[in-house]
Amino acid sequence: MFDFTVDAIEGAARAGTLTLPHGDVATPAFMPVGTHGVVRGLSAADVRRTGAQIILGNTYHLHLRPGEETVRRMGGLNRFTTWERPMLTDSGGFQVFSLEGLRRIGEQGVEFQSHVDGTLRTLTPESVMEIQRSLGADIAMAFDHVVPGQAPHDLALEGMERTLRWLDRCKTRHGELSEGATQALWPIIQGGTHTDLRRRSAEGTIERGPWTGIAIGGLSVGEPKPVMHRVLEELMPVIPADVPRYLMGVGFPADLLEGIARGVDLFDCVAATRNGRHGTAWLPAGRVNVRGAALKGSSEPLDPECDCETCTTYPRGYLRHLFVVEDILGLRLVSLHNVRFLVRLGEQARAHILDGTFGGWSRDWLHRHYTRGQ
RNA sequence: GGUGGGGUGACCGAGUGGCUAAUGGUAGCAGACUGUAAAUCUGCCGGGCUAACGCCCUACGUAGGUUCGAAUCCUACCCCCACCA
Repeated sequence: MFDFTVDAIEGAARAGTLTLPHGDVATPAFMPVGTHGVVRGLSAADVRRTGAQIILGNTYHLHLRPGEETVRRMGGLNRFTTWERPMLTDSGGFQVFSLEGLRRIGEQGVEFQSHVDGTLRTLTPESVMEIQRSLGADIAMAFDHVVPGQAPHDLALEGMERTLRWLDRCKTRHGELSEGATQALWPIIQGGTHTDLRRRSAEGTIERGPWTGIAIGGLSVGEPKPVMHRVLEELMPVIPADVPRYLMGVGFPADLLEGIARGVDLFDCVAATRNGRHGTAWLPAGRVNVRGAALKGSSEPLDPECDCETCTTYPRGYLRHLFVVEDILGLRLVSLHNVRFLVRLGEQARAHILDGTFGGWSRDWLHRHYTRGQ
């Protein structure tokens, strides 16, 4: 039911096949984020057409609305969303970080003041497993304690050790719930930007295994890019090669290639859809502000190299017009393009790894992207 | 013809002697966004010079006037609106 095979390796980069209850995922792969059970602005059919193989949902958000029981009664997250392919639910650990000010962390768990209606909600490693069991995604994530990228050693240590203690509790509860059920639990490595903490987190995580996948969390949360790269480089040799590695919350197009080059297999990020809604489109040569005056009256496609509905159908001048008049179609079309852009980047990287041409290709790609042909 | 109200920066609209190059809003322009409290947020927005502090010019219907000082007060004129003839 859960399997990962490495199909090809080039340097640290890998191409693999992840088998999950709802289907296979060819890696490297970008996973669009559908926090509330929807990849914002896109229909399930839209997402399917981007080539996405697996999408996310979020424990915290779906717990608040509509509630995991409602989802369970409707047949689980796949039925609920009509997305009958692999899914992964994030644990709400990131909300411990992003909802700072609305939550209080204790050893037992985290008290959240709901951002929706202000009611007090408590998430514990156990309840997070129960919620995710009800949601029923292929992969459930462990409940972790994320600290900011600039977190000093003592704070990062606290978050890292707590994440390991919580992992034990997640594993226990997940084991109790999983009789006859098909859902994997994936752990998350923390430790901030500190080499020793990251190593201890990775080792502690691995010895609690075996796992069918291991995530790296707490990156792209304010630390400089070279630091993220360094952490990845330090971490990869420690993580078993036969397990898919998931870099959580990353990223922008260049981050995908930088991550793939260092051995990452899976990514997720909200930027594709958020930037899409905010009018920033990713292009091979940098990016473009779709609202910008430069696009006015342009008959060119958004990205001539892209095969998505947006780029093969609509001229730039029309896309800009949609943003100017604030029609929701503009949000959808640019989100669609950005998601396709990242999914395709994963596909291209995979093809080049299989060919043994990833190194040169990604170097050229990054050069072009950073120097902006626009 | 009479009476009353009104003419402010691209637009709407505050201001009714100095703190006013002039509140707000809209439009316009630029930027940010990384396991989604985000169809959001931030900055600029009369012209010129400056890296910046800042300096100069032009501006509140038009033309005069009062005053140390006017978008704000006075006079005339032009235009718009309402009502009455």
